[in-house]
Amino acid sequence: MTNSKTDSKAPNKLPTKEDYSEWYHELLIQAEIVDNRYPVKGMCVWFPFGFAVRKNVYSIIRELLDVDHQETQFPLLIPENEFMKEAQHIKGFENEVYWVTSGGTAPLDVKLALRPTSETAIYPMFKLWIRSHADLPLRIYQIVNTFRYETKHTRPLIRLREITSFKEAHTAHATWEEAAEQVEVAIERYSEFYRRLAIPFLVSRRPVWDKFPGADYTTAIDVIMPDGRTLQVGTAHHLGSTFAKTYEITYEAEDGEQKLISQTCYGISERCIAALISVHGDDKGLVLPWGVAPVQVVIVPILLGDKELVLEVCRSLQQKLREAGIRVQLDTSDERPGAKFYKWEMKGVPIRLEVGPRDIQKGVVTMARRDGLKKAVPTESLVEFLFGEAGDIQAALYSRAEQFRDSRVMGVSSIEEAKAQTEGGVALVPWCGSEECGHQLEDKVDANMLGEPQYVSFAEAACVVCGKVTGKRTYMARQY
RNA sequence: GGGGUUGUAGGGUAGCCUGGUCCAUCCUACAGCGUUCGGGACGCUGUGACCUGAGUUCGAAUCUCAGCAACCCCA
Repeated sequence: MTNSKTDSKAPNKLPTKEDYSEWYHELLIQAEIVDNRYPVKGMCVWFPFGFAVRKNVYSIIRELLDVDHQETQFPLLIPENEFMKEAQHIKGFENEVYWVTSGGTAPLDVKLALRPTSETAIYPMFKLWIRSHADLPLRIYQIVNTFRYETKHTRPLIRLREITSFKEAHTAHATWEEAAEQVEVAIERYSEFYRRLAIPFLVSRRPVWDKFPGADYTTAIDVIMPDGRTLQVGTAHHLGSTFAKTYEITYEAEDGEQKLISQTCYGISERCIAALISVHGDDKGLVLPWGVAPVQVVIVPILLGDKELVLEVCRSLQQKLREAGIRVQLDTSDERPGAKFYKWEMKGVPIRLEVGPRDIQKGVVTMARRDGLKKAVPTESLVEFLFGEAGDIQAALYSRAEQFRDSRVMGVSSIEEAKAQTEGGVALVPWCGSEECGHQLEDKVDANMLGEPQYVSFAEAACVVCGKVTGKRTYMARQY
């Protein structure tokens, strides 16, 4: 049992998660998340199963935002003149923009950009929509595809030329302070979102040289991947009045004066799915939280003895669970039970039920959790039992992931230590906050600065570059 | 941004160095039939591939160049 690929007993064996990169690519295919074989660089196809995961994950975002945001949709194409208005913003994106330059055989008078993000599509409309203080605050979001001509190496779900699932929210406020509060709200919603996915994360304020082009500041959420590198999976930007000035978005205040609005925007992309898969998955395949699993329970009939009876019991069980609102699948395919076990483990199904003659005789079903626990459960109380297990599974997933994250973040007090720590994790580094020291840090440690941790405070320590005493820290890591 | 490796059935591979023996090997997958079924079943029969383009040559999966694509490493 050395080489997985040629072992006929294990046709679908994954590489070990230790070899994270290989494991990840192979898992995407075998668990049918996305198919990277589409013949355009950086563009993937969602398998129906992967799309079902995506749908469940994004319904959580919708649920969290719909409280006080309105979902909307703006066009994919942005005219060059609007796109080019905001100089800082353009500078951040100009090398990554796809342009539509002709319609049929005729060249276009005004080139059209494929949105790399939608500020320049949305804000000209905000100018029309916002007239008075009564129109504020305005909070909208859309879930759309965006295009970036990435020159770096593309990776499925992580670095794409077509981001298929960009959830971007845009808000407008009367004052800078209100917008700042909105950034906090955004981070809180995103935090809740990742808690629901049982994914622990880090929140930090990005250094000024790494903020969103055109923003006053950027707060970001990062997840530590299995190899210790971090993945940015959410950002919230305070845009101040930069775009308001450029697009002349003003409102009439109560005193009759025309004032510039303050804005925020915040986004999450399918990178959240990459994090979900990478954080929880194991050597057997996907491990999905109950809430987002397309199949929450799979029933595997053990066809021995009176086969019709077994199937009959399975069908009525399926019906019962379905009525209880559980996403259940009865696997009647012509494979042996063992093969089905492996298959559904690969797909991350949280709970498997085995029903055979022995179980039927005893009035039980055999329950096996994706995380290993296996026991017989009386059929009578099955539904309540399953909901109880669902909660346990969620808690177990989170605590395991939390342990991993905590084991990969460590405080350091020198550049050498930071360098060693960022080989396989995140370093928490004393940093005076100056830009000069920051750049030196990144150079010398050979890793990126994520920024200042939020919502925590630290003891005084010496900046590892200049030695100045400071209460500030920055996370450093190698980033995806 | 720089460097490297690689493209042969749905997936993984042999063949490539040294051109002809290749209407291309093996495993897996898939389809049909039968026997099976408490942790990856078996038999029989069948399906399916040399990335694209140009070049060298009597002859290209094999050599050369370009394109497209994928992966890895470094900044």
